[in-house]
Amino acid sequence: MARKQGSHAGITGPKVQDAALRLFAQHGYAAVSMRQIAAEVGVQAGALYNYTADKQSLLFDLLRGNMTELIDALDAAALTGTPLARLDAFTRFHIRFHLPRRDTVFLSYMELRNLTDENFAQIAELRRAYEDRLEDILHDGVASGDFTVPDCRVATLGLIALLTGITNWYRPGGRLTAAEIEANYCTLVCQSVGARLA
Amino acid sequence: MARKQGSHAGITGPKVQDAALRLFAQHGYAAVSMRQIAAEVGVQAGALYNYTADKQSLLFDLLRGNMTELIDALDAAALTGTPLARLDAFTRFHIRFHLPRRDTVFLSYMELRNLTDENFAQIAELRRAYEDRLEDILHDGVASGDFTVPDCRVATLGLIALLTGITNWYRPGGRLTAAEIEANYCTLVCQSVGARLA
DNA sequence: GTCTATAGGTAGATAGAC
DNA sequence: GTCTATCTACCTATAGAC
Repeated sequence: MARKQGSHAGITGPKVQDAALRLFAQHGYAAVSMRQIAAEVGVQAGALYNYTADKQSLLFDLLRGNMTELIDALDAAALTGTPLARLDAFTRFHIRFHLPRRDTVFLSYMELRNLTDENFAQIAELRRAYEDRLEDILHDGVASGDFTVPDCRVATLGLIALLTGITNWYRPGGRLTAAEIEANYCTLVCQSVGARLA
Repeated sequence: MARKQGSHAGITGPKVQDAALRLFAQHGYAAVSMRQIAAEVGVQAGALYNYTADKQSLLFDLLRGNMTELIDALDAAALTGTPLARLDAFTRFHIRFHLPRRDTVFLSYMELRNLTDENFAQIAELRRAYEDRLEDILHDGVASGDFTVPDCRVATLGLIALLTGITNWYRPGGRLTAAEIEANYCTLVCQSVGARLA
């Protein structure tokens, strides 16, 4: 079946998202022009507006997509067992989700400033929902006497910062494999909440 | 002694730095124009170039000043005692230094991308020097049997991310005082390296 | 759906008067 | 040291041809 001349729907769209993600992560949202994104995709700047209302939507859609994907994947993992087992599983989940998505993670933590107030509020709500999953694990561990944590909210924010920081220095092919890094961080995390290691 | 008309050397200079810091931290380096900085200072854009060679130097000087100040302050603190005592002191030092400088810290971690290659290399070297101070403490603790850490380098990067993350959510007048936060993080940090708490 | 062209505005940086 | 004025370049977004 013949396709309309010049029609690339379903191809150009994702390429625009990919190019925007890569360029925003590398240079920062404000430093990247629509012309640069268009050049990366291989079209002229005006053509981008067939796929996004404006530059802001491009950023917002990337961040929202990342957060909903993250939360859906965590809920699908359905962590069960003792608080320590769930904490260990959360740690491994977080690392496995984030390591292959370093560009997106970087964006999600660095470019919140460049969202409009309304868009920021939506992303913040999603982040809070994710954090709450971890905080629940910590609360349960404290209640059961498995964990020693002075303040679960502080520990939650601290642990997420600890884990997400990996994306700032991890490089594929570096000194440690992803599995080694994962094991290292599991030890750090479980020890940090005062859990006895198995 | 009469001052030259319109001369404000020693006043405008620091004001330019302050305004650049505040605006860069709030909106991001790339999103802030020299005209905005000038307006914040209360001069016209052209006058800024009496105090900085260009916009890049403005950013670089802020970051370099922060890093050298940080390292000098740490060395002046001259942490001594057992590895656990030194780790506790490092944690408190890091938090006390960073909490009142949230704008600068934010810049130092977010705007490295916007440095030229040469300027980036200089800042990276200073950061490495700071990290090494913590890594030495961890090495000593492992050697003495006080700490259980699988990989000191990983733990160093992790702990710095953990501690620096405070600046992302701390607000003066929030639920916890700075002293409470400090105590919370000391517990987390010391437990994370497998140290027995005093 | 993509192109060219362009509107309307702002950017960093400089020149020369005072 | 600061001002006004300006240069050159780039920006986002839109209009209309194909």
